[in-house]
Amino acid sequence: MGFLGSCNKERGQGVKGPSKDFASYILEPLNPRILIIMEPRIILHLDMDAFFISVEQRDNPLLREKPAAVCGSLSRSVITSATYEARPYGIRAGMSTQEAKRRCPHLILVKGNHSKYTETAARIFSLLRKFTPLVEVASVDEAYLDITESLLLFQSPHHIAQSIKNQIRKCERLTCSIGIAPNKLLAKLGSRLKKPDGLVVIKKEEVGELLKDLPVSKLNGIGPKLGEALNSMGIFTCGQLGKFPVSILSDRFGIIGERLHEMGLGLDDRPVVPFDEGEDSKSISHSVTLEKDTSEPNILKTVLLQLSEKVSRRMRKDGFYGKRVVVTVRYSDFFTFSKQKTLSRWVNSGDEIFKQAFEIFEAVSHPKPIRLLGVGVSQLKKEWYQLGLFERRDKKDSLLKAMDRVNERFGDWTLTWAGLY
DNA sequence: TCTGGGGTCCTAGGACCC
DNA sequence: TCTGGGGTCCTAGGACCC
Repeated sequence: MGFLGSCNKERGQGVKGPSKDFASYILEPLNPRILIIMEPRIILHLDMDAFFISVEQRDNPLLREKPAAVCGSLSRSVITSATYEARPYGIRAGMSTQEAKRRCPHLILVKGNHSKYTETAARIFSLLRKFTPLVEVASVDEAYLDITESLLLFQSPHHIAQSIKNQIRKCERLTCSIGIAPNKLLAKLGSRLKKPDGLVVIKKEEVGELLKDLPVSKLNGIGPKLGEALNSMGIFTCGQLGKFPVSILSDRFGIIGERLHEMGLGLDDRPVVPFDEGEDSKSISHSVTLEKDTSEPNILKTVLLQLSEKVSRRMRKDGFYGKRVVVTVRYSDFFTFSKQKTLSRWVNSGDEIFKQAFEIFEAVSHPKPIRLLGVGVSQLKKEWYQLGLFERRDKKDSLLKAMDRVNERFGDWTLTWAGLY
């Protein structure tokens, strides 16, 4: 979840979850920020070190102490995680596997096994809940913990962090880096400062000195474009950003101008939102880069069908219906666009999603061979949501669930909709 | 030799309704 | 005959994150 992206929504809703005690209900309508100001928090950010490849190294001794990396597929793919031994060669996440091989010919590539990483992550996250119920899962390999209240039970923030590290090392044979600070922005920054196996505590009184010469691009939420824009205004460090007039930042960046200013000062009032209080997904999508660029209609149609099936299966598994179908197309020259369509009814079956996706796809004439196709559904509602008064879905739903069971057991595409093969 | 896949949020313009 | 402004939904595209 991006910092800039999420701040508005969360601030707009005031203090969520963890801080919703009696007092907050009374104070919230007056000013949602009052509580935040009253509350010196201690936030811990945990980031697994080179997570995917570390899991692979743990399970395969042949990979240990060697330059190795996890990638999506062995051809046309990118590195998703590289060992610290591979990094001196300049190998980083996001780099194409071919470029990585060029830089380090003896690099060992491992095809990623996502379910293994999710299962490992789930065990780690449940371990974290022993320290506080306020655990926010930020991605598959990182989490925020609000340990403010936990200090009544544990000696110090440092002590909590060390216990977490010890337990993860003992139970999972993996290392992580931890940052502890008064807010999420700084905790996240801290966890990055001494990777791997780091532990950094940032005290309130140290923030100014730390940020003074820190490049703005080091902050979570300032990517290449924003960084460049800030640099062009003569703002290179967080210290400069914090001192820069807010009015100019707001004129230039609109709604995020004020947030940028706060980030420069190391301020951040986003709450830690525990998993079970988090919001539902807003979209579900799948995309695939084809083995070879192609304009062959039958291949493209089949891929769209498979992607639609995959999306619909996830939707049913998570209990969603959706109203908007999105198709993404990337041509051989990397030009990428998406087209969407909002439906008048809720859907979650592969054939319905495919029908819409194919219509969207066919409405455009494609001038170049296609490299990537994606299908997504957004405007999601949970299954129990009103589906329309007179819709009779029972029969179709049970058929779909039966198909899902078969596919789960025997592998993808054992059962799918007829008509294309 | 190129450049994955899954998400979130924001903006801007147009349609439509009141 | 000439005319405003607010609200909401839809679509496309961009930035950012891991």
